[in-house]
Amino acid sequence: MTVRVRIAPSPTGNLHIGTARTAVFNWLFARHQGGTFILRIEDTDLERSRSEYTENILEGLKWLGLNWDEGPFFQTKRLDLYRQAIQKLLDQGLAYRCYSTEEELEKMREAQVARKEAPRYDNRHRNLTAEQQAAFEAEGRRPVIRFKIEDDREISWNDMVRGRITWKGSDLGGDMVIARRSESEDFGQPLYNLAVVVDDIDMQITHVIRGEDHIANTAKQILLYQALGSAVPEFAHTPLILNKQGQKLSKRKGVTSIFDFKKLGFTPEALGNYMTLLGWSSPDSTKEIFTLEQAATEFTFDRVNKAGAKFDWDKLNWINSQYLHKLPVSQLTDLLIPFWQEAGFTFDPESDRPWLEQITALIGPSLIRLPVSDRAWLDQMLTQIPDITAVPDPVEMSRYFFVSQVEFTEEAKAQLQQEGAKTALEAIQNALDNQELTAELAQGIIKQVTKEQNLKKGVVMRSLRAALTGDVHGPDLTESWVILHQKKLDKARLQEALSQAK
RNA sequence: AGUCCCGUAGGCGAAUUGGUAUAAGCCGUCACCCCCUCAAGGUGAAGAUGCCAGUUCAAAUCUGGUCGGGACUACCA
Repeated sequence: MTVRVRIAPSPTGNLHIGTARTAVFNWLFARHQGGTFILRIEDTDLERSRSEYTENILEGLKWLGLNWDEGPFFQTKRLDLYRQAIQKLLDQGLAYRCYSTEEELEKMREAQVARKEAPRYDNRHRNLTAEQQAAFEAEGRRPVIRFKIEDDREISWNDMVRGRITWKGSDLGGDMVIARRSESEDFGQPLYNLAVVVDDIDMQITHVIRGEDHIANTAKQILLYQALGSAVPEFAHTPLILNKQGQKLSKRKGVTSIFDFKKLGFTPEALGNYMTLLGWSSPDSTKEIFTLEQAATEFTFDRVNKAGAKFDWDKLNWINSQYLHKLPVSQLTDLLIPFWQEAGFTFDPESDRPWLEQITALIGPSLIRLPVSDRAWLDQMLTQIPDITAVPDPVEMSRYFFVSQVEFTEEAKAQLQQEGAKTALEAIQNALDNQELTAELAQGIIKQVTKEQNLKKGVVMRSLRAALTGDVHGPDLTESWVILHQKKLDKARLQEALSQAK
């Protein structure tokens, strides 16, 4: 039997990191098994579903490289299917009409909680007579459809990550609503548990892989599979991604939307890698950097951890840096060019290409994340979620190559006032001719100036750095100088610095 | 309140399924090296089986209890 799995997000928000991780596990399992990965949009909640969220989810999955084989299917286009299933359950006496109002149910729950009981529906309308029903209808009440759950039923399945899980019918909260109320029709929109089961049956899903938060739903759904006369699929309940406090990652707090990770400068490869690592380990557990394709070759559920995993920004940063460091210079340059353009730097992507690649080669090995376009947004994120941490921004790191004139930081100004700074810069200026500058030549000049002027090498280097870059920190100085020299920027900067130096 | 799930260093996680004297590896932290600087990189250090019983020649691994954490208990998904 071919493996068929699905990811079934609901378009009530942007693609969430938790949903994405579930998608990753489904995708990995499908690819490992040579199976089919299906995308289904669960949009039966008309009030909260929005088409822009659907768009966001689709784009997010694509960005992560989680290509699907079938779909997207939309539940709102499959309403007939659910209607038939609900009617069938009604006809078989496995479901019934419940006329309780929301206020009545609310009151009932309050009373239960006050009595320190677990809140549950008390099945009060399970055995309504025709007269009682007629009376409620006459009042103008419209029913929901409830599926009967016998208290003494025992539900049990062999979970692919957790082993045997057993549930009692009495702990499922009473007979469950499977269809909403409708003013105009016999019954309204189907509810999650019903629609999921009908779809999973119809789409011949063999393995249901989803978050641990669905365990209780699984018990209810198994009952529905049986009521509808279908085989029950395999289930795998994956551990949740937790926040720093150890709670389920909320959709409302913090960075959880996939495109926020993109905006923060993470690559899809790094994010996919990290999400895989959150709960799964390779048979060679020392291997932590891998593509989704590589992970798929060895992905099995017996290597999925049971305990929830806290999201660790530091580790994600590190993984992202590994990807950026390994990226060939030419590819990294491709990634950086749009950001340089966006920053307003003037250059010709074509003719300046070799020059740009030198800059990339210089800063590439120390990058953690790609640049962030929206600085204000970043600053806001950094204050909201301190764990994200500020990392060196590639655009800022390379700014001094692109601007015609650098602005001196306070530290750089101070350096130019240092004893020997002026002497060093003058000597360097005199040593510069119009020839091409190589790293060797640059080092030679520095060495020569150090010796002839009887200065410390540190003074010469620091002063030169301040003069050329306007800062006292930054990438390798001789390389920077060489690159600046190619654009003839070094002489003017030395001149400008000398006017400020003591 | 009930039910279910989970518990290996600060975080992620491995341990050939009960068996090797020091319980892997990675992130983070700290130190050192490199170095004009900041990163990156290299080397090294500190740090853990929640607790209590039991079974056994032997327990991170099995059992019971206990403590702690989480999820769920919708006319949301």
